[in-house]
Amino acid sequence: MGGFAMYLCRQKTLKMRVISRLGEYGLRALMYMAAHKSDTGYFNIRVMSQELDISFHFLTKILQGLTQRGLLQSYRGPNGGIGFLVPPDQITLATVVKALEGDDFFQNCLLGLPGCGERQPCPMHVFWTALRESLQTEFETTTLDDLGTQTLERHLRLKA
Amino acid sequence: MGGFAMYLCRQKTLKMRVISRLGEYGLRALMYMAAHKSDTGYFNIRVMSQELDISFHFLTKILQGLTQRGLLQSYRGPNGGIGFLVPPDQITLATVVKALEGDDFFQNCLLGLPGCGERQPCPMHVFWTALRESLQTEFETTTLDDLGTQTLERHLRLKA
DNA sequence: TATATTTAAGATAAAACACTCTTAAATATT
DNA sequence: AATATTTAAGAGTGTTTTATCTTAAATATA
Ligand code: FES
Ligand code: FES
Repeated sequence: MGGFAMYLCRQKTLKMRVISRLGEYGLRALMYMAAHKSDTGYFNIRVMSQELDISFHFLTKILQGLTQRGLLQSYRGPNGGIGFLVPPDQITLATVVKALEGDDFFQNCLLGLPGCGERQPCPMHVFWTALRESLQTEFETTTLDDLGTQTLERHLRLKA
Repeated sequence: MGGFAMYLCRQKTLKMRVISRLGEYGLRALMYMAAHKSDTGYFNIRVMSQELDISFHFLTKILQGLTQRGLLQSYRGPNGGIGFLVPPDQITLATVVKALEGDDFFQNCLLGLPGCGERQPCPMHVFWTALRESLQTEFETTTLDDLGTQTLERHLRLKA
């Protein structure tokens, strides 16, 4: 495991979990798939689970979910696997995250109060919604394909 | 329960949980205390738990933690309660959140990968750290006392 | 057809998180 | 001193999240 896949190994504990494991694993797997082109168009889930150090069955379930939502397609049997149904340059991070975490992902109050934006806003509302919209915009304008190249550009810019 | 306390009732489900229940309840309780001055300097936890619709024992435990960390002081017995040890205009949101969620609260990778900022950054790193720093800066420069007035100002600005 | 491979689906288990309960300690009031 | 009130502390319970296990279905190969 090297190069782009280096981004994709596991940790034990974490704080400020903006994205759940579902979202993390799903995103990492899709990033992996977008970065590693496949001859057949299909990726073996077990291999991926080993490369990414994610539980095979758990990853299977997550990808299964993305298949059911029409982002991926699967093929059973030898040399089967999972592949993009929608091409990765047309899948935004927002689409992935909403598919895995729920459509209301970008609508929550920082303090966990109900009806953010509908009822009277909490004291953090103005600040939080601005930040949240930045996050949402970035997620909506970044595709899976973008990630590798964007990162490369940023690295260059950082080192310059 | 009205006015400022209106911000402070409970919901059932939530997504994108930036702050855990611990942090949410702790922040809401401290916001309540900062907004409602007390004659004795102490607030009854049971009353607070009812006003905020938070489990009494759970809230007790959370405030207990903040007492142990030197932010609050408690007084047992009749007319006892919990009060600020550090005045609320000197307690930043960052202090509260770090006390409740851990000191590494503002240091986590968006994708949950280990060693954000130490190892080679993940594809979201540059974008995420910028956003995360905004959040951190806001939390570090906003005190509990600020919240009420800031909110008021913002409401006025919004309606103007 | 028989066998191996691979994902699908559902049940089960473990871990983390969010409470809840009980008892103890401190304080005030009587 | 006795009693009521209030927080402290720790054990216990329930729920959600995360992970695992088992069996089924689909496909390829021999
Ligand atoms: S109501 Fe809290 S962030 Fe919108
Ligand atoms: S390494 Fe992922 S956000 Fe820093």
